Amino acid sequence: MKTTDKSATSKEYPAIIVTVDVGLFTLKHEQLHVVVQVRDKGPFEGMPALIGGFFHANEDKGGFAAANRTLLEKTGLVAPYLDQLYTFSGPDRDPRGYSVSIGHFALVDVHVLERQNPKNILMFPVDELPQLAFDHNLQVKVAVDRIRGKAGYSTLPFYLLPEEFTITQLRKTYDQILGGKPENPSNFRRKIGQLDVIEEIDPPKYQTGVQRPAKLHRIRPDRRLAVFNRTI
Amino acid sequence: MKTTDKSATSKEYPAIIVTVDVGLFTLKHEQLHVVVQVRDKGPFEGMPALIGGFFHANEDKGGFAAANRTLLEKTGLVAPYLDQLYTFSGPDRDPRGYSVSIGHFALVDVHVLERQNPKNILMFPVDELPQLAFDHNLQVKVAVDRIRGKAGYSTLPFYLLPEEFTITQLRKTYDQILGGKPENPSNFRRKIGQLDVIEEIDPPKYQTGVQRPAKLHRIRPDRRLAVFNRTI
DNA sequence: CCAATAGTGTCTATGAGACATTATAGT
DNA sequence: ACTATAATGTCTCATAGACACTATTGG
Repeated sequence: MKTTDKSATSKEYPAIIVTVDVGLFTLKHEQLHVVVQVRDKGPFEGMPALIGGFFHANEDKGGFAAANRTLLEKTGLVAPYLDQLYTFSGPDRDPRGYSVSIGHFALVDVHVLERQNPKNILMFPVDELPQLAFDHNLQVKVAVDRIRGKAGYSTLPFYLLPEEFTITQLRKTYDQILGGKPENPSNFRRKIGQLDVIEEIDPPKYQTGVQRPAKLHRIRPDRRLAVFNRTI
Repeated sequence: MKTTDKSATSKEYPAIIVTVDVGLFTLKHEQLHVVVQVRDKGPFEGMPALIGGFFHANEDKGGFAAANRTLLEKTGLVAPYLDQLYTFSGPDRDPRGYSVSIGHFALVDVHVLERQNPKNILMFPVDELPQLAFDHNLQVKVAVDRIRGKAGYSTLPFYLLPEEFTITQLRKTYDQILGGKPENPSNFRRKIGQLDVIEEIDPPKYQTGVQRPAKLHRIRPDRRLAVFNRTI
């Protein structure tokens, strides 16, 4: 019961490094990819790492703000979906000393990413990762599990698509993230309709091709973060 | 791109206080309760708070170890279920300065808690909370949402029960956490059987009363952290 | 025998999966 | 007309919910 020191900056315990990491994910060539940057200095110089940096206690309102700022500074992007993942900590994950990193994950449409075209980024399929700095291979693993797990009962896959999409695109996105047997197109339409999460663009817009034009849809604004009781 | 300082302990950014908090929950009088301790010093002295303390960078192997150590030191308990909840951070949540707290939640059988009978603890129903120190009212809210959400498709409610329990006790525990309409006893038996998570005590044991004796069950060791595809 | 709860069996309505059919563009 | 995919409709089987029924103890 002696743990109520007056100050955390006392010399009783070693100082702790506090950082924030963001695993940025996108869907490219029908595969989930993670965005990394090659480190240009510090520990693990020359090695790819997730997007991350120090907490700025003087300017960040909190962890979410720190993650958004870091992502913006390093890629120029504001991710439509960004959430806290897990906080990783320990004496060995950073050679500079004991560290705590608030891990996040973010999703972005691959077209938005390619239009922004941030400097120095690389993209790897999540199951063909090279060795990453710090504990970032572990962070990717945890993030992918979370994404796969949550995709089945939430609107999370929508954030890997453009704002306007066809139902077929949406179905394929769910299929690619969830793996397993592809969903029957007819049944997918019925289910997504029951869930009441999408609406037709008004006035109607169509995506044409060598087929019957597909009506474009968007997510219903009030259902952007919907979580379902049942699985897709 | 200037965030790759050589040292986190440089004077460029204010130092950050790192703590760990544990919301300890139990089921008492058919209501979910949270355990708090009245603070005997420091900020918010005299106010009830979740179980928490500073990270000990010299001894804790990581956040999970820090949470377990804090819980053990302050209550003498080793919780059968303890998981990371969310990391709360910001300039105002602790009057001592900018702080990051790795929030956890733990579940324990009320009988184990009462047998241990830790000093200085209080228990409140989660919907009749007094004002707590720091952002602990928020932490309880987040934890309760998580518990309610996850209970429906996991074995989480088992950790609020003794090691050996009747199916009726298990059903009532799920009912109490999930709220809503109580589950039909017959249907609950069928579902819990399909999920393959419990087994009869061997040799059979019974809980007697003014009724037909109820067979005692336990969770299957290999299914302790099972997550289901569907809802109970 | 009665009260009380444990535990089993059965009917039905809902809804998911499988699959057939129709619609509408480009070539 | 043909191809390709969008979009709708229908059949069937599995299962969740409702509820009736039987079992076994203490009093």
